[in-house]
Amino acid sequence: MLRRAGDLILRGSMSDIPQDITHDQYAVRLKKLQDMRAAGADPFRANCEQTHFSGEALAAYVEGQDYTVPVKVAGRLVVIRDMGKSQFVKILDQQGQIQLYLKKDLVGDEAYAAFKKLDLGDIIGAEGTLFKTKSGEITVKVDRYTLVSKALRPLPEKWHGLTDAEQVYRQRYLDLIVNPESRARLMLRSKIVASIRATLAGRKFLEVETPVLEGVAGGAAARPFVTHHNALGTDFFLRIALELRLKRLLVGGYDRVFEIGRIFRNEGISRKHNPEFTMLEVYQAYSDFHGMMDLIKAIFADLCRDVIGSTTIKHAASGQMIDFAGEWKTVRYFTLIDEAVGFNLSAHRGKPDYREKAVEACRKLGLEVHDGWETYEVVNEIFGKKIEPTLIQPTFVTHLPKELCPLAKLNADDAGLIDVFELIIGGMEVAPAYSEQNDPFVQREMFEKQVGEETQKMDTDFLLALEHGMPPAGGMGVGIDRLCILLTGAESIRDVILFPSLRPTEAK
RNA sequence: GGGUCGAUAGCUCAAUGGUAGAGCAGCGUCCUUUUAAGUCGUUGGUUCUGGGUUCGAAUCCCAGUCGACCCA
Repeated sequence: MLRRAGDLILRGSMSDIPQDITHDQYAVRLKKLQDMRAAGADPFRANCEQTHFSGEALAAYVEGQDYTVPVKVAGRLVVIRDMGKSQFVKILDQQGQIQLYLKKDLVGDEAYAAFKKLDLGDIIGAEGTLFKTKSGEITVKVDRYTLVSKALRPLPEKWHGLTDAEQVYRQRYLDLIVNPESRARLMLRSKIVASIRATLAGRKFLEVETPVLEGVAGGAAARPFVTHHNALGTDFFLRIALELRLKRLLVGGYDRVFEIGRIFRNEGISRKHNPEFTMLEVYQAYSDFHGMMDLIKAIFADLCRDVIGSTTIKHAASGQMIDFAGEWKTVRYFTLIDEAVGFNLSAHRGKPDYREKAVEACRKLGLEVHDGWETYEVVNEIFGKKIEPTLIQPTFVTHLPKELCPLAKLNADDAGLIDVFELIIGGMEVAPAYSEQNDPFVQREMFEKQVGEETQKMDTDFLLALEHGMPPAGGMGVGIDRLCILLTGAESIRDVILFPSLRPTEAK
């Protein structure tokens, strides 16, 4: 009797057995596979006919009409209940699970004996007719089945699933097989993205793709990743935002464009940060930030109708219900600041004592102030720590200080403010939007200040584009990952990213 | 980058200095409508890695690897 994978290696029957196999279950499955091959059967077939996904088959059942509806289903064996001369098994496909029923006298002795040799994790195709069991479960009575792909490794435990966080992320395929809540959560992400695309397409936005490899990584304040192009002999930066490319398209006459794209920021990893994440950026010519309010409301209305199936969701962190159908409050940044500090701090803006008052207010609220901070950073600390977390219902915070974004239009009545909003939901920034800056002189000035402060390179080609004339426009960015956290109630960004960034394991 | 916690059978977890265990999975048996199916029997361990303390280490100490959480 063959007991261990090691025995097989010694026999020289299989030269490429992975080195980490020390357990018997691999050896048992490998033996079955070799026996199949010896008998002339292929354990890895090229195709398999499938007429119904599991969910479609369940929906195709006609009450009271057992054994009349034929179906061909396929999927991975995830439950086997062997009762001697008959078996109940379940297979898993994209839509979920469906039960199959096999009887020895129906499939024949030979096929039945072969079925008994199948393992949990094997992928099979089966055809038969639908019926309802005693306990009322719609099931396929199998006439014929085929093994289409042999699994050499066992599945994680069926009841507790896979809980080891590292394995969940590194071997996400196992998580998807055994943890239904992970399957559902990550599929919801696909549906969210599809819904947003549909909403934008319905409003005549063009979806475009712009470069990931950039000579200058602009459009945001973040450290970029650097990579190298061999043939050109030059370094490239991975993009940190989509903005500057998409605005060039506004110049080019694409009046409504969007991109849903991966961007990369060379910063720490946390529950809220993954080094690569997905951003939606939308630009609409002849609109402004007010137009973006209408657009983001429309996006959420469609998400509620098509994906969530409700206009309210429970906010995981606070337990409050977030109501997307209610009024979306609009409030000025400095109105909130004055409320939070308890006096009219904004009246001191532009006056010599502004910094002093801001620092005093910040400390009074128990917040630390760092010496190197500009005054707007001191004030924004109050916003970030004391105001943002309290804004659970959808809230547009408007008219931020101009230093917070160099790419937005300055307010006509107050040049220290910009015509923008930050949409806050569930205490989290979900979408910033601007009336886009299209004055090349002002834009150059803002860039120069920023370059001075952060030793960034200036995107002079973008300024050249602006000098050709960019239509006035509203623009908006939506962090897709954070949106998914909000809508799925996930605790970590890693739970809404199929393959989150982890430290690479050493190559063997 | 700093702090705290964690890593034991394929998976989920026990074992607080004295013989490494259980459930599921696997293997063998019984069972033709099961629902974490049931039944009888049974295999399986580099206790993350490397040092140290000790008569004796999964357990205590040091270093490292990987991960989780908090902070920056």
